[in-house]
Amino acid sequence: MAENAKRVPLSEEERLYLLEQIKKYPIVQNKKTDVGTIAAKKRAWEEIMRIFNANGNFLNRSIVQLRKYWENAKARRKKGLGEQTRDLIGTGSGPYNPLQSAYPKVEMVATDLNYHVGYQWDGDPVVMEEAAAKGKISISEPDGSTFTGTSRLEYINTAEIPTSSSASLPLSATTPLSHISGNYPCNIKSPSTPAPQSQPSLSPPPTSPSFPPPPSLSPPPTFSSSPLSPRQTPHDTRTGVLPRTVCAHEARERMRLQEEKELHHERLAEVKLNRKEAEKRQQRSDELHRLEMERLHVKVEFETRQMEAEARHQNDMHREMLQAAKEKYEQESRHREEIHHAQLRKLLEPSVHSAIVYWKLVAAEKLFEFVFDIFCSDKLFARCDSKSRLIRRLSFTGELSGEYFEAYLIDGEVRDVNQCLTRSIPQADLTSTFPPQTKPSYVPKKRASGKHHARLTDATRRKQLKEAYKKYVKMLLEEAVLSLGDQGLLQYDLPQTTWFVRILRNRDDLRDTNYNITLTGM
DNA sequence: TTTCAGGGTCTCGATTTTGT
DNA sequence: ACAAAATCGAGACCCTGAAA
Repeated sequence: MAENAKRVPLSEEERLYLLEQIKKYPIVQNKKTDVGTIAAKKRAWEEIMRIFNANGNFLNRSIVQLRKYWENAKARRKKGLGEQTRDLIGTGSGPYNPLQSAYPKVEMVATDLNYHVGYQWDGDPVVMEEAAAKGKISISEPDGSTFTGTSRLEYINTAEIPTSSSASLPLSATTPLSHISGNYPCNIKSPSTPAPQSQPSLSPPPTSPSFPPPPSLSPPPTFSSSPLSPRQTPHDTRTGVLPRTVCAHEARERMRLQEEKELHHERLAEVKLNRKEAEKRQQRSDELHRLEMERLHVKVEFETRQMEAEARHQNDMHREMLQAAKEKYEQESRHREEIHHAQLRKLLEPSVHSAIVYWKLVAAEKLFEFVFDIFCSDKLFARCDSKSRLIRRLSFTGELSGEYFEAYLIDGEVRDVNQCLTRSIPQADLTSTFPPQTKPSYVPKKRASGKHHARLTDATRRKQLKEAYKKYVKMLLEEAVLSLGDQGLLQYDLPQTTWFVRILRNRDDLRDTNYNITLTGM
């Protein structure tokens, strides 16, 4: 309870005016506590406060004050109704006097929020398969005909496809005989009259070896069965012309055979020659193949050596790159470390005022008379000490430029740095040390109605102690800030205080701007 | 005595954690 | 992934001390 809070009761006019405004916003009567309702009620109360304070005849009131008045009014109304009920139930009392309430009736009906959530049906889903099927059907031609297999086949079958094949045609009778072999008597066979291949078989067998019958289809002119030519005379036949002709024919036949024999020998010799040449060509080809294989082998060996050399070169390059990267990384690491050390030195340099973070800690150390061990990456690099009563161990959660710290409580006295580094921080005995001044516990009292408050559990008591200690610490911080004054806050780059009717308005800002307190051990 | 305001418990909804 | 349990936050309601 704030002792310095000025209690100015609401006048009757203020009460009526406030109740009128509350009546205009039935949402404040809604008992629902969901997010939307809470926000709506908050907005309604803000509007009520704005309207109330806009009246120049009234003293400005906060939302908390207005809401508290409303709660108290409701409690009084409820209490009065209870007394009225007891009067009605009780016997021996006087006439019933209805309770004259100073409060207007308000609508207790909660706003019907059964509004329809916008739902718009966007129709049946489109069946793509059907659409695709229709698309297939639409491919049919407008006249109804389709490209069915039957139509296509009909078209193919009815087409006049010319063919060049002559297989169905009968064999031509004009095929000439390529060769006819055989020994015929010199007076019978005529080389100038070729005969079909089938003709010899059709001819009758010869009656005499020396005089075979001539072919029936093409009889030689000399043995024609026809009557004698007009130039032949029976005299010639009788005087031995025929034997001479036969002999001459035999002589010519022998010459022909001789010529054929010579030709055969020539061809045989030519074949032998060709064979030798082929053998030579084969030898040359084999030689060329061997040379080609040797060339390829040399080429493969060369390329293999080249690839190995290339691989060795690449390995060397890779090794050099790795070495260079390693050296660069080490150099950059050294550079970063130097920058870090320089930054730390700069932070620790008292003359540098740009290091707001560090100086805020210095200011906090002076403000709160605590010891601040400032850690970065688990390394202690700064300590703000002023013979303190407590140690507050701060560690950056982000970069040095960050302004967020976590504070861990260490009990009692200053401990050495090594102990802090091990993070084996003993837990604070909060129950015995804090809060030393505040009223920690809640003592149940016997109520007039005979009921008792629920007995506090251990968890509830721990929660009470925790909250009490947090308040105690915040009170210390606030007292320190207030004792410093605005000039001191300005000197240490801390936010200025703003006041309104003896109330420090930005006390929360002052607490939260620089320090986020985390308590351990509870 | 009345009224304001601090502080307690309880309830409810939302969110997070935990177990299956 | 889901459900149950735990936790958190805000408000409602109530009690009580202190000041006017």
